[in-house]
Amino acid sequence: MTHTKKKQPVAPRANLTMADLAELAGVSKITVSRALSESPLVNAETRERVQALARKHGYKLNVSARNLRLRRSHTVAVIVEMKPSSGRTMWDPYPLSLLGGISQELTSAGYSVLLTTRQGATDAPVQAADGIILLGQGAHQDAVRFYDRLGMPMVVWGAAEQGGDNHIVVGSDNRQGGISAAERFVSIGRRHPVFIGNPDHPEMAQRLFGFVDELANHGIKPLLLRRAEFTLESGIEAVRSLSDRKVRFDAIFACSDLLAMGAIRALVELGQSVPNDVSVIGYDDTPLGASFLPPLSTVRQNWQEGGVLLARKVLAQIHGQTVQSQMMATTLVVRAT
Amino acid sequence: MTHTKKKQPVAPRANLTMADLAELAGVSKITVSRALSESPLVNAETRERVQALARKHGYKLNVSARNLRLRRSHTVAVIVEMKPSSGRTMWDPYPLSLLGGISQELTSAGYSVLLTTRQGATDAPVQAADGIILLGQGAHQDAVRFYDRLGMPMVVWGAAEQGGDNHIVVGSDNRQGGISAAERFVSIGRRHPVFIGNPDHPEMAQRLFGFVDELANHGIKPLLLRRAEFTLESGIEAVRSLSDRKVRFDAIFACSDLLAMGAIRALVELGQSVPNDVSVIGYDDTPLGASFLPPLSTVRQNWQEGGVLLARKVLAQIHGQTVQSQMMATTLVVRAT
DNA sequence: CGATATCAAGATATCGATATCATTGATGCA
DNA sequence: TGCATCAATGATATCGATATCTTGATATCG
Repeated sequence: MTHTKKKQPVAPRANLTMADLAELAGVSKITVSRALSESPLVNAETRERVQALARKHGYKLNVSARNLRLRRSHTVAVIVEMKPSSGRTMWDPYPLSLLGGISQELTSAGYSVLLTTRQGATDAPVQAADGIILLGQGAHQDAVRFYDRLGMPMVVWGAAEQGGDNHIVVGSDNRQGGISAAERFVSIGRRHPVFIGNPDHPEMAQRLFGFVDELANHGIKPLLLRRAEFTLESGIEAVRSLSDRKVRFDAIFACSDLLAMGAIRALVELGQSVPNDVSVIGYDDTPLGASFLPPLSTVRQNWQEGGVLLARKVLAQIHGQTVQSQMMATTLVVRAT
Repeated sequence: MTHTKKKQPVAPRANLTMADLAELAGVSKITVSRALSESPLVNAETRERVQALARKHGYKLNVSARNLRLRRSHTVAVIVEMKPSSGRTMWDPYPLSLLGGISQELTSAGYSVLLTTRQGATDAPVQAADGIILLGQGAHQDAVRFYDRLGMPMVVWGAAEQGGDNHIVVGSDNRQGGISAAERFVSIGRRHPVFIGNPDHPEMAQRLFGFVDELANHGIKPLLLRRAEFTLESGIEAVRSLSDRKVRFDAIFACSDLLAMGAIRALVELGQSVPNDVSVIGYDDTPLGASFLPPLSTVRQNWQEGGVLLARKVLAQIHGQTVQSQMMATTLVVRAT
């Protein structure tokens, strides 16, 4: 006595193949393939018949087989690489906002998004992709180099660094953001501005440079206040430390909206008026900042658009075109602070 | 004169195969395959030699070929399906928080995450996966049915509905969340509570039911205030409408922290004291609520853990085990409101 | 009418890996 | 010595799709 049919532990659904379909339709595999891919090489009547059969039996294309034959996977790996120092959850909302645009653009181009963090032991999944989008939060040059040597099309989000052999960089124009903030402060007559942020982070460093340079044009030298965290608490604490040190200041440029809101809260506690005594500009234009009281002035980055741009650039690279790094404009949104 | 080598537009890197490696090592393909997969069937010395060669030449496994042969992709499709009504960006942070746990768990199990929205014309990419995780925001029963008939292992995030043939449901215990809020209000002597949220959304409906039922045990009937949006503005507006209608109330259970914060802001504007006149409980325990003034009481859902659970359940299904739907406990976090 | 396009479909090879069965030489044991 | 056992490796078939080259039938043209 023999087992005629083994128990199938994994996927009991018996998928039928093109060969099966071919037999059912009384044609060859290749004709089925052509019919399903709308090739003009098959008779219209045949095509209809095959397609109807495929629908009827719930035929599913075996993507692996097709990928193998075509030598491409129609997949782009999106690697979310955060600064390894912060052992916290890898999922600050920031890089995720880009994901919207990325996913939208890739999907509509017929590509899939393979989401990865670096922690994965193997790079096998990444190598299966046709290209790479690397999202990181500063200080990840080692990651860039690591993936760069895979020799795959790659686009990195961030501050414009050199841009290696295979990869290019897309990011928002942080320097311009810093300049805008400086211009605003100058135009409303502030003379003692403070910068709150973390210059070790390349993107923030750009903001700082823009800020400092523009202010220098007007003979102003801002105070740099380092903060590693971009939370509300960190902002509160930052302003308190300024107050403790009896520092005189009349403007704050913070590297995130949360930081800015924290700062404002601390200022109010200290009896300072915003924006009369101290003017505050945040960064990111989060929805929260807009409905904060008072509504927060901020530098806007368009994440959605950034994601779309990232996607377009990888796709272009995959299609063999030469593409260039690009910085996206930032906008100063002046509200009440 | 003939072209001996065509220009390769896409990927100029000539990947070498196991066959190449075999030739280099003077063994057969199979031996290479075995050596690279640490099979005990090859001599240790041979294994080392092959592996060294692979490293030296930067050999990359062709994942498509392996997937084809092994008839599995080691990939789980994560489908982010939002309520189609809201034409807004599909990327509220909510489902994305789950992504952290999902990605972490799947990656460490050697699986990849294929990220998708439904908008993609084809389901081909999804069908290439070994399983599906469906993240949605209420009112997506049609989506569930759609993917259910693919006959693949599937886990859905949300309120426990029937749970179809192939899929099970994981979510947080919204009903319990509602009960906790009710208990709290009762225990501090509130008699006129209001519920703000959207009962069309299954998860919110559960919260409402729990809330209503528990209050009923104490002879209290809450007021239901429908709000479709979960923003700060919506919360503000909700309280104003209550005030306009001269409704008497002493407690608010809001379906999101933002809603709650908006409500508090409106209450303060109206000269009401929180929590003396009106007690407020939010939902989600966002970091923002914790640092709000006054710090917000809220019902906490553990997203990270939810993601992990989702991932574990699909994997179990993929491995042929029978798994069951599960609701995760919620915690009432009592702060100042 | 014969030669040549044109159209529809099929035969075969191939993508790169792994499962299965077969082979080889060395060793153990009676 | 003879035969079973075992360790290491190889030959071959196979996963399911598509590219390339053919084939056969029909249409077109000078």
